Amino acid sequence: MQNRQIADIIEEMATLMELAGDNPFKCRAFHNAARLISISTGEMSVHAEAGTLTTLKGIGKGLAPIIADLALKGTSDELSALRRSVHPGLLDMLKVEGLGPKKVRLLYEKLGINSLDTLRRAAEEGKLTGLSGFGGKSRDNILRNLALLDRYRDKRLLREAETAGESVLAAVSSLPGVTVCSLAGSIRRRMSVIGDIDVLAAAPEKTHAGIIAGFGKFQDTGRVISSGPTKSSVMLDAGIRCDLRVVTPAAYPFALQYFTGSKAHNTRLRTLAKSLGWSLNEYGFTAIGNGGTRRCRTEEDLYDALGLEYIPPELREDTGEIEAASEGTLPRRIGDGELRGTFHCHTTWSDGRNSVAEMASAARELGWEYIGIADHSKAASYAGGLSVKDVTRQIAEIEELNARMRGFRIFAGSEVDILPGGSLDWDDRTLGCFDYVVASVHSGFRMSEAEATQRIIRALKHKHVTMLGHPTGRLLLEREGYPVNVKSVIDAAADYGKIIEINANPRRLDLDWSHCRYARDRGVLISINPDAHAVAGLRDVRYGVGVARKGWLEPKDVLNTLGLTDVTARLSASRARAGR
DNA sequence: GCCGTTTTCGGCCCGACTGTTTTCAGTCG
Repeated sequence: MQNRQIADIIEEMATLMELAGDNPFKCRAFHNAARLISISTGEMSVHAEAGTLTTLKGIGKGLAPIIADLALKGTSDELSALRRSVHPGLLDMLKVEGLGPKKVRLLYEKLGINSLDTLRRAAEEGKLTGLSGFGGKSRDNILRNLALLDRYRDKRLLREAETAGESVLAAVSSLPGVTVCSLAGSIRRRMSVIGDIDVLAAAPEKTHAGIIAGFGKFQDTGRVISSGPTKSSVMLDAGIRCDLRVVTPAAYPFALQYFTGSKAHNTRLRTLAKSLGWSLNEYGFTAIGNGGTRRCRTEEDLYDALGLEYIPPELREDTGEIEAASEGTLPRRIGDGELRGTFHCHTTWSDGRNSVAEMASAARELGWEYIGIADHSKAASYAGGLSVKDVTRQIAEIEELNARMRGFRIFAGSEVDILPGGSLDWDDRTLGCFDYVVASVHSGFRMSEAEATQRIIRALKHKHVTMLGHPTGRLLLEREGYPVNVKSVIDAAADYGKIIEINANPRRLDLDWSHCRYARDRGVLISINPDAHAVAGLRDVRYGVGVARKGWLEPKDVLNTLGLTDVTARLSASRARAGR
């Protein structure tokens, strides 16, 4: 069993234990282990076979045999026992906002409620009232949140959440008293999908009530979920939840750090603070013992006070950033303007909406030195894949455009389909015509993991392939992608000296940030590609830069931080190796 | 269940908000 599945099961066990009323610290240990496994770069099965599971921090003698069973046998007696002892419908009930394990358990034990349907019926029939802890408001909330669950179940893509968040931010910044405000939470950490929008504002205390009231009256606000003196949650008309928190200007850096998270990062930070004699919360440092305080003007000051280098928001996932910050070995962050060009763009030759010339011109306006055009190959008929004749004509067009430009170059590439067996959709002669080749899977998704992985590895081995496009084929919040073993693919790319793209389209973000470090450690070069189908899509590279930063990549790990001269040399060298 | 330079017991991050059990437990982030 793979890490992702193991992590899901350990997480399920933690939740089941909560529902069973187990020791909360034991439950937390399981939650922590699930998170640890999900972000681990080493396969649990390898650790299990080597007997080294307990060398992983957070896994001890209790969890190790369970993980080993899951990794090697795919089952676990403890899991089976838990599943038998807790009604499976209770897991669904936890999704209702306001219901946690204690209340779900009470509903089950006292009223036999074990599903969303029976919960809805019981609430409608007034059967909840009288149960300890449940009054009239609880009933109304449960009914409303059950309805919300149906309507707003899905998370949102980063781009969509960020757009909505920025519009709220602009409105908040105009409220009387607000001195500074920011998006926080998972948007600021550049997560791929977003559950809710966190907005933080600093303002003098006497203006807080007015700000909270104003927030509830915004044009985009659909419904106020909860509202107190300093905190308010609303459901935006766009169907995404938005939380506003208002603090005093003195508390702002602490609150910004706190509400950016992640939860795991913050927990570690507080533990570190405690070891230094400070209690840390969203308002400041308090000296343990004498109650003294310590001011910070910025987040940088806060990290400095803990003896840490400033940790950028994208890295705050408790994946080693705190240790690196204390040793001064955090990765050098890729700057916003550090890309000098990009690859994998489409034009009207296949399914793009702009011509080669228009795409090139837009790239120049972004200050880039080059753009790589990679339209679809012939098998991608649904996407207007080119014929061999089209290829010749398109390359001629690109050469003509290049002849007219100074200080900018269009690279003639192709996004060639990786066919089901792993062969490529162009013959070698055609492949040899391009400056570079992106190989991608676009069809035949119903494969086993072994088949999908071998298919891609075989394509990577092909001498004419320069880079791999969208490695897993996932569409965030839409489809899973093919079941590829990403680590094996990265290993193959390392062996064959091939590049892997971070597809920066906000629906893809594929390679995922969690795999970037492994690629970097294996020496695999990454290309941040927008997969742009129109000029506006070129700007999507910023989402790819977010993925790269979040994945600990540095400028030297990314192909398109190279200037035109270096990139040309690099592509020429790989062409020469392929005998082109 | 995990951890440990105070290491095999005792602690494990911390606060806001809600609703209801009129002083606080549960939930959420």
